[in-house]
Amino acid sequence: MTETTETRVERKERTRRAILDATLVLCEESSLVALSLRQVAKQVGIVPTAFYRHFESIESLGLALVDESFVSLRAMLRDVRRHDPTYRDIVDQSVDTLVSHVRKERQHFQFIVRERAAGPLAVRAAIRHQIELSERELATDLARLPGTDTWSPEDLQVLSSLIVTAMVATAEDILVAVGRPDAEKAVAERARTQLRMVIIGALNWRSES
Amino acid sequence: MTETTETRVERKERTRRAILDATLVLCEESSLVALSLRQVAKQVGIVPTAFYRHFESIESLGLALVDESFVSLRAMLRDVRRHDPTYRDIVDQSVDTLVSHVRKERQHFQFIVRERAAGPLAVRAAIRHQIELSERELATDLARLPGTDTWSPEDLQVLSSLIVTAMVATAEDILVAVGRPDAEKAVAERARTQLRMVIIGALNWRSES
DNA sequence: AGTTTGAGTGTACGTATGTACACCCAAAGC
DNA sequence: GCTTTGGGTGTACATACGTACACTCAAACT
Repeated sequence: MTETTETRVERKERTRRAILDATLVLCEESSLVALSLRQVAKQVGIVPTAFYRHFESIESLGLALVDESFVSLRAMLRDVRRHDPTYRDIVDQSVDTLVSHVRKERQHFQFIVRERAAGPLAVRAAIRHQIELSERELATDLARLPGTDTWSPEDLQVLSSLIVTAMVATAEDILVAVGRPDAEKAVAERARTQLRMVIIGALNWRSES
Repeated sequence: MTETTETRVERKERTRRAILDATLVLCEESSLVALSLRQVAKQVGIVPTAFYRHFESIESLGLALVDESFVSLRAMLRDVRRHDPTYRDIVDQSVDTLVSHVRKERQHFQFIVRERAAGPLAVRAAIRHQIELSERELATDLARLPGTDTWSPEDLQVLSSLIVTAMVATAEDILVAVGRPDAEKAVAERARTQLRMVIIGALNWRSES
Protein backbone atom coordinates (compact mmCIF):
# COMPACT_ATOMS: atom_id res chain seq x y z
CA MET A 1 0.00 0.00 0.00
CA THR A 2 1.64 3.21 -1.16
CA GLU A 3 0.22 5.86 1.13
CA THR A 4 1.00 9.06 -0.78
CA THR A 5 -1.06 11.81 0.73
CA GLU A 6 -1.36 14.13 -2.21
CA THR A 7 -1.44 17.85 -1.95
CA ARG A 8 -4.45 19.52 -3.46
CA VAL A 9 -2.71 21.08 -6.45
CA GLU A 10 -0.98 17.76 -7.15
CA ARG A 11 -4.28 15.97 -7.30
CA LYS A 12 -5.78 18.64 -9.53
CA GLU A 13 -2.81 18.48 -11.88
CA ARG A 14 -3.09 14.70 -11.97
CA THR A 15 -6.70 14.68 -13.15
CA ARG A 16 -5.98 17.52 -15.56
CA ARG A 17 -3.24 15.36 -17.08
CA ALA A 18 -5.64 12.41 -17.13
CA ILE A 19 -8.15 14.51 -19.08
CA LEU A 20 -5.52 15.58 -21.59
CA ASP A 21 -4.30 12.00 -22.02
CA ALA A 22 -7.81 10.62 -22.33
CA THR A 23 -8.60 13.19 -24.99
CA LEU A 24 -5.49 12.25 -26.98
CA VAL A 25 -6.52 8.61 -26.83
CA LEU A 26 -10.10 9.31 -27.91
CA CYS A 27 -8.90 11.63 -30.69
CA GLU A 28 -6.82 8.84 -32.21
CA GLU A 29 -9.85 7.57 -34.06
CA SER A 30 -12.07 10.59 -34.10
CA SER A 31 -11.74 14.34 -33.73
CA LEU A 32 -12.34 17.04 -31.16
CA VAL A 33 -15.50 18.19 -32.92
CA ALA A 34 -16.95 14.69 -32.61
CA LEU A 35 -15.92 14.32 -28.98
CA SER A 36 -18.36 14.63 -26.13
CA LEU A 37 -17.56 15.85 -22.68
CA ARG A 38 -19.16 12.69 -21.33
CA GLN A 39 -16.91 10.39 -23.34
CA VAL A 40 -13.87 12.18 -21.96
CA ALA A 41 -15.22 12.01 -18.42
CA LYS A 42 -15.95 8.30 -18.73
CA GLN A 43 -12.46 7.61 -20.10
CA VAL A 44 -10.90 9.56 -17.22
CA GLY A 45 -13.13 7.98 -14.64
CA ILE A 46 -14.79 11.10 -13.33
CA VAL A 47 -18.37 12.29 -13.40
CA PRO A 48 -19.27 14.54 -16.39
CA THR A 49 -19.75 17.73 -14.38
CA ALA A 50 -16.30 17.40 -12.83
CA PHE A 51 -14.87 18.20 -16.25
CA TYR A 52 -15.76 21.85 -15.76
CA ARG A 53 -13.39 22.11 -12.81
CA HIS A 54 -10.54 21.95 -15.33
CA PHE A 55 -11.78 23.25 -18.68
CA GLU A 56 -14.74 25.38 -19.57
CA SER A 57 -15.33 23.58 -22.86
CA ILE A 58 -13.96 20.99 -25.25
CA GLU A 59 -12.58 23.85 -27.29
CA SER A 60 -10.42 25.22 -24.49
CA LEU A 61 -9.26 21.67 -23.80
CA GLY A 62 -8.18 21.62 -27.44
CA LEU A 63 -6.26 24.85 -27.07
CA ALA A 64 -4.39 23.39 -24.10
CA LEU A 65 -3.47 20.35 -26.17
CA VAL A 66 -2.23 22.58 -28.98
CA ASP A 67 0.10 24.39 -26.60
CA GLU A 68 1.34 21.13 -25.16
CA SER A 69 1.91 19.59 -28.59
CA PHE A 70 3.97 22.49 -29.81
CA VAL A 71 6.16 22.41 -26.74
CA SER A 72 7.37 18.96 -27.77
CA LEU A 73 7.52 19.99 -31.38
CA ARG A 74 9.78 22.90 -30.53
CA ALA A 75 11.97 20.52 -28.55
CA MET A 76 12.33 18.55 -31.75
CA LEU A 77 13.32 21.63 -33.70
CA ARG A 78 15.95 22.41 -31.08
CA ASP A 79 17.31 18.91 -31.59
CA VAL A 80 17.60 19.55 -35.30
CA ARG A 81 19.36 22.84 -34.72
CA ARG A 82 21.88 21.33 -32.34
CA HIS A 83 23.72 19.52 -35.10
CA ASP A 84 26.26 21.29 -37.26
CA PRO A 85 25.04 22.33 -40.65
CA THR A 86 26.82 20.39 -43.33
CA TYR A 87 24.41 20.59 -46.23
CA ARG A 88 24.24 16.89 -46.95
CA ASP A 89 24.05 15.71 -43.37
CA ILE A 90 21.53 18.30 -42.28
CA VAL A 91 18.93 16.52 -44.39
CA ASP A 92 19.58 13.08 -42.93
CA GLN A 93 19.68 14.47 -39.42
CA SER A 94 16.46 16.40 -39.82
CA VAL A 95 14.48 13.57 -41.32
CA ASP A 96 15.76 11.07 -38.76
CA THR A 97 14.85 13.43 -35.95
CA LEU A 98 11.40 13.97 -37.43
CA VAL A 99 10.76 10.25 -37.76
CA SER A 100 11.81 9.44 -34.23
CA HIS A 101 9.88 12.34 -32.72
CA VAL A 102 6.71 11.47 -34.60
CA ARG A 103 7.03 7.93 -33.29
CA LYS A 104 7.68 9.09 -29.74
CA GLU A 105 4.96 11.75 -29.72
CA ARG A 106 2.58 9.94 -32.01
CA GLN A 107 -0.59 11.08 -30.27
CA HIS A 108 0.39 14.73 -30.25
CA PHE A 109 1.32 14.77 -33.92
CA GLN A 110 -1.86 12.95 -34.82
CA PHE A 111 -3.86 15.44 -32.82
CA ILE A 112 -2.25 18.42 -34.53
CA VAL A 113 -2.56 16.99 -38.02
CA ARG A 114 -6.22 16.18 -37.50
CA GLU A 115 -7.38 19.30 -35.70
CA ARG A 116 -5.41 21.54 -38.01
CA ALA A 117 -7.98 20.79 -40.70
CA ALA A 118 -11.06 19.77 -38.75
CA GLY A 119 -10.90 21.16 -35.22
CA PRO A 120 -12.97 23.94 -33.70
CA LEU A 121 -12.30 27.32 -35.28
CA ALA A 122 -10.16 28.63 -32.41
CA VAL A 123 -8.11 25.42 -32.36
CA ARG A 124 -7.48 25.59 -36.08
CA ALA A 125 -6.42 29.21 -35.75
CA ALA A 126 -4.06 28.39 -32.88
CA ILE A 127 -2.40 25.61 -34.86
CA ARG A 128 -2.05 27.79 -37.94
CA HIS A 129 -0.43 30.43 -35.79
CA GLN A 130 2.03 27.99 -34.22
CA ILE A 131 3.02 26.59 -37.59
CA GLU A 132 3.56 30.11 -38.86
CA LEU A 133 5.87 30.75 -35.91
CA SER A 134 7.80 27.59 -36.76
CA GLU A 135 8.16 28.77 -40.33
CA ARG A 136 9.60 32.06 -39.15
CA GLU A 137 12.02 30.30 -36.80
CA LEU A 138 13.17 28.12 -39.67
CA ALA A 139 13.60 31.19 -41.85
CA THR A 140 15.97 32.80 -39.35
CA ASP A 141 17.88 29.54 -39.11
CA LEU A 142 18.19 29.36 -42.87
CA ALA A 143 19.48 32.92 -42.92
CA ARG A 144 22.47 31.78 -40.88
CA LEU A 145 23.44 29.11 -43.39
CA PRO A 146 26.12 29.88 -45.99
CA GLY A 147 24.77 30.61 -49.45
CA THR A 148 21.71 32.52 -48.37
CA ASP A 149 23.46 35.88 -48.02
CA THR A 150 21.87 37.40 -51.07
CA TRP A 151 18.36 36.20 -50.27
CA SER A 152 15.52 38.55 -49.53
CA PRO A 153 13.61 37.96 -46.28
CA GLU A 154 10.50 37.23 -48.34
CA ASP A 155 12.17 34.46 -50.33
CA LEU A 156 13.55 32.95 -47.14
CA GLN A 157 10.04 32.94 -45.72
CA VAL A 158 8.66 31.32 -48.86
CA LEU A 159 11.34 28.66 -48.79
CA SER A 160 10.82 27.79 -45.14
CA SER A 161 7.08 27.61 -45.70
CA LEU A 162 7.73 25.08 -48.46
CA ILE A 163 9.99 23.05 -46.22
CA VAL A 164 7.56 23.09 -43.31
CA THR A 165 4.75 22.05 -45.63
CA ALA A 166 6.81 19.13 -46.89
CA MET A 167 7.72 18.11 -43.34
CA VAL A 168 4.13 18.28 -42.13
CA ALA A 169 3.14 16.08 -45.04
CA THR A 170 5.97 13.71 -44.16
CA ALA A 171 4.76 13.56 -40.56
CA GLU A 172 1.28 12.66 -41.83
CA ASP A 173 2.73 9.89 -43.97
CA ILE A 174 4.76 8.53 -41.08
CA LEU A 175 1.62 8.39 -38.97
CA VAL A 176 -0.09 6.37 -41.67
CA ALA A 177 2.95 4.13 -42.09
CA VAL A 178 3.62 3.60 -38.39
CA GLY A 179 4.11 -0.05 -37.50
CA ARG A 180 5.17 -1.03 -41.02
CA PRO A 181 8.95 -0.57 -40.98
CA ASP A 182 9.35 -0.88 -44.75
CA ALA A 183 6.70 1.77 -45.36
CA GLU A 184 8.33 4.01 -42.77
CA LYS A 185 11.70 3.65 -44.47
CA ALA A 186 10.17 4.52 -47.82
CA VAL A 187 8.55 7.65 -46.40
CA ALA A 188 11.81 8.73 -44.80
CA GLU A 189 13.75 8.12 -47.99
CA ARG A 190 11.25 10.13 -49.99
CA ALA A 191 11.38 12.97 -47.48
CA ARG A 192 15.18 13.05 -47.76
CA THR A 193 15.04 13.21 -51.54
CA GLN A 194 12.42 15.94 -51.48
CA LEU A 195 14.40 18.02 -49.01
CA ARG A 196 17.50 17.68 -51.19
CA MET A 197 15.55 18.70 -54.27
CA VAL A 198 14.25 21.77 -52.48
CA ILE A 199 17.69 22.70 -51.20
CA ILE A 200 19.21 22.34 -54.64
CA GLY A 201 16.44 24.50 -56.00
CA ALA A 202 17.11 27.05 -53.30
CA LEU A 203 20.86 27.12 -53.91
CA ASN A 204 20.26 27.82 -57.61
CA TRP A 205 17.50 30.29 -56.93
CA ARG A 206 19.01 33.76 -57.00
CA SER A 207 20.95 33.07 -60.16
CA GLU A 208 17.63 32.37 -61.86
CA SER A 209 15.37 35.24 -60.87
CA MET B 1 -47.17 27.30 -61.71
CA THR B 2 -44.60 25.11 -63.41
CA GLU B 3 -46.26 21.72 -63.54
CA THR B 4 -43.31 19.41 -64.11
CA THR B 5 -44.49 15.90 -63.41
CA GLU B 6 -41.24 14.30 -62.39
CA THR B 7 -40.31 10.78 -63.23
CA ARG B 8 -39.44 8.62 -60.27
CA VAL B 9 -35.70 8.38 -60.93
CA GLU B 10 -35.57 12.14 -61.47
CA ARG B 11 -37.13 12.77 -58.11
CA LYS B 12 -34.79 10.31 -56.42
CA GLU B 13 -31.79 11.89 -58.05
CA ARG B 14 -33.00 15.33 -56.96
CA THR B 15 -33.17 14.43 -53.27
CA ARG B 16 -29.90 12.57 -53.52
CA ARG B 17 -28.32 15.76 -54.84
CA ALA B 18 -30.03 17.71 -52.08
CA ILE B 19 -28.48 15.38 -49.50
CA LEU B 20 -25.02 15.77 -51.01
CA ASP B 21 -25.38 19.56 -51.14
CA ALA B 22 -26.74 19.76 -47.61
CA THR B 23 -23.81 17.72 -46.37
CA LEU B 24 -21.31 19.99 -48.09
CA VAL B 25 -22.97 22.99 -46.45
CA LEU B 26 -22.99 21.41 -43.00
CA CYS B 27 -19.38 20.26 -43.39
CA GLU B 28 -18.23 23.81 -44.01
CA GLU B 29 -18.02 24.40 -40.28
CA SER B 30 -17.75 20.90 -38.94
CA SER B 31 -16.77 17.46 -40.21
CA LEU B 32 -18.39 14.24 -41.34
CA VAL B 33 -17.53 12.54 -38.05
CA ALA B 34 -19.42 15.22 -36.15
CA LEU B 35 -22.40 15.13 -38.48
CA SER B 36 -25.64 13.45 -37.58
CA LEU B 37 -28.03 11.86 -39.98
CA ARG B 38 -30.78 13.97 -38.43
CA GLN B 39 -28.99 17.24 -39.11
CA VAL B 40 -28.61 16.28 -42.75
CA ALA B 41 -32.25 15.23 -42.99
CA LYS B 42 -33.43 18.48 -41.42
CA GLN B 43 -31.27 20.55 -43.78
CA VAL B 44 -32.66 18.64 -46.77
CA GLY B 45 -36.22 18.83 -45.53
CA ILE B 46 -36.92 15.14 -45.27
CA VAL B 47 -37.66 12.91 -42.32
CA PRO B 48 -34.59 11.17 -40.80
CA THR B 49 -35.49 7.66 -41.88
CA ALA B 50 -35.81 8.74 -45.50
CA PHE B 51 -32.05 9.20 -45.52
CA TYR B 52 -31.60 5.43 -45.73
CA ARG B 53 -33.35 5.33 -49.11
CA HIS B 54 -30.21 6.95 -50.54
CA PHE B 55 -27.25 6.04 -48.34
CA GLU B 56 -26.76 3.31 -45.82
CA SER B 57 -24.63 5.48 -43.54
CA ILE B 58 -22.90 8.83 -43.20
CA GLU B 59 -19.69 7.08 -44.17
CA SER B 60 -21.00 5.91 -47.56
CA LEU B 61 -22.36 9.42 -48.10
CA GLY B 62 -18.80 10.60 -47.53
CA LEU B 63 -17.42 8.15 -50.07
CA ALA B 64 -19.89 9.47 -52.65
CA LEU B 65 -18.72 13.00 -51.94
CA VAL B 66 -15.10 11.95 -52.34
CA ASP B 67 -15.82 10.52 -55.79
CA GLU B 68 -17.72 13.62 -56.77
CA SER B 69 -15.01 15.95 -55.52
CA PHE B 70 -12.28 14.22 -57.44
CA VAL B 71 -14.27 14.34 -60.66
CA SER B 72 -14.08 18.12 -60.55
CA LEU B 73 -10.48 17.99 -59.40
CA ARG B 74 -9.52 15.87 -62.37
CA ALA B 75 -11.31 18.35 -64.60
CA MET B 76 -8.98 20.96 -63.17
CA LEU B 77 -5.93 18.84 -63.90
CA ARG B 78 -7.12 18.44 -67.49
CA ASP B 79 -7.32 22.22 -67.72
CA VAL B 80 -3.73 22.50 -66.56
CA ARG B 81 -2.58 19.90 -69.06
CA ARG B 82 -4.32 21.60 -71.97
CA HIS B 83 -1.83 24.45 -72.05
CA ASP B 84 1.52 24.10 -73.76
CA PRO B 85 4.43 23.46 -71.50
CA THR B 86 6.77 26.41 -71.51
CA TYR B 87 8.58 26.07 -68.21
CA ARG B 88 7.98 29.60 -67.01
CA ASP B 89 4.36 29.85 -68.05
CA ILE B 90 3.37 26.42 -66.84
CA VAL B 91 3.78 27.67 -63.29
CA ASP B 92 1.60 30.74 -63.74
CA GLN B 93 -1.01 28.74 -65.60
CA SER B 94 -1.13 26.00 -63.00
CA VAL B 95 -1.39 28.28 -60.02
CA ASP B 96 -4.04 30.45 -61.69
CA THR B 97 -6.06 27.38 -62.56
CA LEU B 98 -5.74 26.10 -59.01
CA VAL B 99 -6.87 29.38 -57.51
CA SER B 100 -9.90 29.71 -59.75
CA HIS B 101 -10.95 26.11 -59.29
CA VAL B 102 -10.66 26.29 -55.53
CA ARG B 103 -12.86 29.36 -55.60
CA LYS B 104 -15.40 27.75 -57.90
CA GLU B 105 -15.48 24.40 -56.07
CA ARG B 106 -14.85 25.80 -52.62
CA GLN B 107 -17.11 23.36 -50.79
CA HIS B 108 -15.62 20.30 -52.45
CA PHE B 109 -12.04 21.35 -51.75
CA GLN B 110 -12.90 22.20 -48.17
CA PHE B 111 -14.55 18.83 -47.78
CA ILE B 112 -11.54 16.96 -49.12
CA VAL B 113 -9.01 18.92 -47.08
CA ARG B 114 -10.99 18.37 -43.91
CA GLU B 115 -11.97 14.74 -44.30
CA ARG B 116 -8.53 13.79 -45.54
CA ALA B 117 -7.27 14.24 -42.00
CA ALA B 118 -10.37 13.74 -39.87
CA GLY B 119 -12.98 11.77 -41.78
CA PRO B 120 -14.13 8.21 -41.18
CA LEU B 121 -11.41 5.65 -41.85
CA ALA B 122 -12.80 4.54 -45.21
CA VAL B 123 -13.18 8.14 -46.36
CA ARG B 124 -9.62 8.98 -45.39
CA ALA B 125 -8.38 5.91 -47.24
CA ALA B 126 -10.39 6.83 -50.34
CA ILE B 127 -8.97 10.36 -50.38
CA ARG B 128 -5.42 9.12 -49.88
CA HIS B 129 -5.93 6.74 -52.77
CA GLN B 130 -7.26 9.45 -55.07
CA ILE B 131 -4.39 11.78 -54.24
CA GLU B 132 -1.94 8.99 -54.93
CA LEU B 133 -3.56 8.51 -58.34
CA SER B 134 -3.18 12.22 -59.01
CA GLU B 135 0.49 12.01 -58.10
CA ARG B 136 1.00 9.20 -60.56
CA GLU B 137 -0.81 11.09 -63.30
CA LEU B 138 1.40 14.08 -62.66
CA ALA B 139 4.47 11.86 -62.77
CA THR B 140 3.60 10.61 -66.25
CA ASP B 141 2.98 14.19 -67.35
CA LEU B 142 6.35 15.26 -66.00
CA ALA B 143 7.99 12.39 -67.86
CA ARG B 144 6.84 13.97 -71.13
CA LEU B 145 8.53 17.27 -70.35
CA PRO B 146 11.99 17.98 -71.79
CA GLY B 147 14.85 17.61 -69.31
CA THR B 148 13.44 14.61 -67.45
CA ASP B 149 14.80 12.03 -69.90
CA THR B 150 17.46 10.76 -67.53
CA TRP B 151 15.17 10.56 -64.51
CA SER B 152 14.31 7.31 -62.81
CA PRO B 153 10.58 6.56 -62.37
CA GLU B 154 11.12 6.67 -58.61
CA ASP B 155 12.54 10.18 -58.65
CA LEU B 156 9.72 11.34 -60.88
CA GLN B 157 7.24 9.93 -58.39
CA VAL B 158 9.03 11.64 -55.51
CA LEU B 159 9.02 14.94 -57.33
CA SER B 160 5.34 14.80 -58.22
CA SER B 161 4.49 13.88 -54.65
CA LEU B 162 6.33 17.00 -53.52
CA ILE B 163 4.48 19.13 -56.04
CA VAL B 164 1.09 17.68 -55.12
CA THR B 165 1.84 18.24 -51.44
CA ALA B 166 2.71 21.86 -52.10
CA MET B 167 -0.43 22.34 -54.18
CA VAL B 168 -2.68 20.76 -51.55
CA ALA B 169 -1.16 23.09 -48.99
CA THR B 170 -1.74 26.00 -51.34
CA ALA B 171 -5.38 24.98 -51.76
CA GLU B 172 -5.72 24.96 -47.98
CA ASP B 173 -4.24 28.43 -47.76
CA ILE B 174 -6.54 29.73 -50.47
CA LEU B 175 -9.52 28.39 -48.55
CA VAL B 176 -8.36 30.28 -45.48
CA ALA B 177 -7.69 33.43 -47.49
CA VAL B 178 -10.89 33.35 -49.52
CA GLY B 179 -12.72 36.67 -49.53
CA ARG B 180 -9.55 38.66 -48.80
CA PRO B 181 -8.16 39.47 -52.25
CA ASP B 182 -4.79 40.68 -50.96
CA ALA B 183 -4.28 37.50 -48.94
CA GLU B 184 -5.31 35.41 -51.93
CA LYS B 185 -2.77 37.20 -54.11
CA ALA B 186 -0.05 36.61 -51.56
CA VAL B 187 -0.84 32.90 -51.39
CA ALA B 188 -0.80 32.62 -55.18
CA GLU B 189 2.48 34.49 -55.41
CA ARG B 190 4.05 32.26 -52.80
CA ALA B 191 2.80 29.14 -54.58
CA ARG B 192 4.36 30.36 -57.82
CA THR B 193 7.70 30.96 -56.16
CA GLN B 194 7.64 27.58 -54.46
CA LEU B 195 6.80 25.79 -57.68
CA ARG B 196 9.68 27.57 -59.42
CA MET B 197 12.08 26.65 -56.64
CA VAL B 198 11.05 23.03 -56.89
CA ILE B 199 11.38 23.02 -60.66
CA ILE B 200 14.82 24.58 -60.48
CA GLY B 201 15.79 21.97 -57.93
CA ALA B 202 14.45 19.26 -60.20
CA LEU B 203 16.30 20.56 -63.25
CA ASN B 204 19.57 20.51 -61.32
CA TRP B 205 18.84 17.19 -59.71
CA ARG B 206 20.54 14.49 -61.75
CA SER B 207 23.75 16.42 -61.96
CA GLU B 208 23.90 16.30 -58.16
CA SER B 209 23.18 12.70 -57.23
C1' DA C 1 -57.70 -1.43 -64.81
C1' DG C 2 -55.41 -3.59 -61.19
C1' DT C 3 -51.12 -4.51 -58.83
C1' DT C 4 -46.57 -3.66 -57.35
C1' DT C 5 -42.86 -0.70 -56.04
C1' DG C 6 -40.44 2.47 -53.40
C1' DA C 7 -39.54 7.40 -51.85
C1' DG C 8 -41.10 9.76 -48.13
C1' DT C 9 -44.01 9.96 -43.51
C1' DG C 10 -45.09 9.54 -38.41
C1' DT C 11 -44.70 7.38 -34.11
C1' DA C 12 -41.99 5.29 -30.81
C1' DC C 13 -38.03 3.33 -28.42
C1' DG C 14 -33.67 3.28 -25.77
C1' DT C 15 -29.63 5.75 -25.39
C1' DA C 16 -26.31 9.80 -25.20
C1' DT C 17 -25.77 14.52 -24.86
C1' DG C 18 -24.76 19.31 -22.09
C1' DT C 19 -25.60 21.39 -18.00
C1' DA C 20 -28.10 23.03 -13.64
C1' DC C 21 -28.28 22.19 -8.74
C1' DA C 22 -27.59 20.46 -4.20
C1' DC C 23 -24.41 17.83 -2.02
C1' DC C 24 -19.92 15.63 0.18
C1' DC C 25 -15.53 15.75 2.48
C1' DA C 26 -10.50 16.20 2.87
C1' DA C 27 -6.85 19.51 2.31
C1' DA C 28 -5.76 24.41 3.22
C1' DG C 29 -6.00 28.49 5.90
C1' DC C 30 -7.11 30.83 10.16
C1' DG D 1 -9.79 23.23 16.38
C1' DC D 2 -13.00 25.57 13.44
C1' DT D 3 -14.03 27.46 8.99
C1' DT D 4 -13.36 27.87 4.22
C1' DT D 5 -12.31 26.11 -0.23
C1' DG D 6 -12.83 23.45 -4.16
C1' DG D 7 -12.35 18.85 -6.61
C1' DG D 8 -15.45 15.36 -7.24
C1' DT D 9 -20.37 13.18 -6.69
C1' DG D 10 -25.38 12.12 -7.78
C1' DT D 11 -29.77 13.32 -9.42
C1' DA D 12 -32.42 15.43 -12.78
C1' DC D 13 -34.11 17.28 -17.21
C1' DA D 14 -34.72 18.89 -21.81
C1' DT D 15 -32.90 17.81 -26.05
C1' DA D 16 -30.77 15.12 -29.87
C1' DC D 17 -29.41 10.87 -31.50
C1' DG D 18 -29.91 6.20 -34.60
C1' DT D 19 -33.12 3.17 -36.04
C1' DA D 20 -37.22 -0.13 -35.98
C1' DC D 21 -41.83 -0.50 -37.69
C1' DA D 22 -46.12 0.32 -39.76
C1' DC D 23 -47.98 3.66 -42.92
C1' DT D 24 -49.20 6.41 -47.44
C1' DC D 25 -49.81 7.26 -52.16
C1' DA D 26 -48.33 8.27 -56.83
C1' DA D 27 -45.50 6.58 -60.45
C1' DA D 28 -44.32 2.29 -62.89
C1' DC D 29 -45.30 -2.13 -64.46
C1' DT D 30 -48.50 -5.95 -66.07
